[in-house]
Amino acid sequence: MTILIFKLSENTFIRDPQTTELGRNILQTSIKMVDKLGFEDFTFKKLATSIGSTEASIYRYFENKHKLLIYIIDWYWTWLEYKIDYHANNIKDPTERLKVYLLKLSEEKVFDPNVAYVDERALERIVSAEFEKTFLTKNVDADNKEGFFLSYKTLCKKIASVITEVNPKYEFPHSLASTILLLIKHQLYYAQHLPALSDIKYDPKNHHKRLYLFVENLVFKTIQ
Amino acid sequence: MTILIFKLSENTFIRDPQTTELGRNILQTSIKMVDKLGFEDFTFKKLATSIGSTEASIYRYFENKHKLLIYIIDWYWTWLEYKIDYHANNIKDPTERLKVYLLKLSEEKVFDPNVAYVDERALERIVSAEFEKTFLTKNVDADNKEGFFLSYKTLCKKIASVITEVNPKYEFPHSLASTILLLIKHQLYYAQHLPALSDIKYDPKNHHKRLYLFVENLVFKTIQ
DNA sequence: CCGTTATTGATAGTAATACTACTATTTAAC
DNA sequence: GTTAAATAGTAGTATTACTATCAATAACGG
Repeated sequence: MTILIFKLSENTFIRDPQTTELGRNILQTSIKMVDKLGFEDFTFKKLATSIGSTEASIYRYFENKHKLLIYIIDWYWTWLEYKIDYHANNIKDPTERLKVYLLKLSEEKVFDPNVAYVDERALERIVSAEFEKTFLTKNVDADNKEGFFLSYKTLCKKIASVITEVNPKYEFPHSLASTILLLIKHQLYYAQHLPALSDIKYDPKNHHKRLYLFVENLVFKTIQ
Repeated sequence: MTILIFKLSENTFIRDPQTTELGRNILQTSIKMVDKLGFEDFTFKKLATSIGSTEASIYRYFENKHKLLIYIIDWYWTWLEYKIDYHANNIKDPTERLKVYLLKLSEEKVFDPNVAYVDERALERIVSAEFEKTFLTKNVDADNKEGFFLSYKTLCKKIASVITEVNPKYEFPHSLASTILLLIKHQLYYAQHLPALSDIKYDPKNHHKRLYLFVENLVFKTIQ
């Protein structure tokens, strides 16, 4: 069995939570709690109580809850890129590779036993509902300089470069890549909560497939 | 001179701020402040101090700052739909109408003297940076039932229905419409703060035009 | 096995936030 | 002109988001 440990941006944490018992506990429990309560109602106090520790101890790992959110979402994008690379590994044809990318991006995530302390399905819901809060702040520019969004930007660039391979003349590969990354999260959220904004009906058995159809059609027609 | 007063969702406010001096002052100043401080750092206390009133007085108009944000963003979408209708008024050909819609959505907003107490350019920045925070909460379902997102959904449906007119066989008109509405806000935000995610370079004189090219191409190729 | 250091836990305290309840003042209605 | 309703202003509370201090324990090297 492989154990996955990702090297994430150094500046989001004070002490690397992947390396200690308490750290992994913080990660595991905060994912559960943010998923359940939403980021606004999630507090370090509640987290501390839930894992039988104290606020002060958690502050030794993360400066504040915003950086904890950035950390776990950074983890998600890093993990997703790893997954995508893994599956598109031997595919030479750029059109086929792009299709695999889109499939992996839009498919349902399942529990990965390689990282026992992370519930990928909860994490996926967190990314859907909270990702944009990480950069829609007055601190974007500083946070960006610190490298907090690097994994997301790397993923975006990877998709953009395959788009360019498929059609070198297409003018907006990065814009299209960032659009589909967000679109995927949003359409799933809409399906469940704001169905008027989507043609993808909430139906855990089929909506990932339908989402894929929407995205595949949109991307390939656009870059043609 | 026409004076525009929009009828917005009744449940977002306690007392209609459009009808009183203090109310309009709250609107005008909160738009300025949210734009400047960001929604997180904006408080009723600061707002009250700035307009020489008290927290309690503001609480008589809005239950909390979240509902104030919903209100001003609701105002924006209502205003935008009015603008779009105004300009697409006599256009019968659906392709041409859709083009006018996209143009109006992506163009630069300017100060509208019809509503002297609203700074549309600040409001536009607020929508770019804060809109998603209105529905990415654990209260979505309740807020949606209360009709808080009606103006946005109406606009989305209007765009979706022209898309269907252009190509009745296209399967995802609502998903496409909601995608482009968000995309427009995001690409402008990226251009300024996260340029790696976009091919639209920050340049107030030209980026709206380039944004329009990206969207027009994406929409018409997709629905073809 | 002892002493040093790192890690965690417990307790307390502060400033700011998000309200709520109550009192004072103005306005408007009959 | 008195009474009732609307509005403004004052004061207070619970919670949040930290910070600081010190004690207890585990880990580790000589």
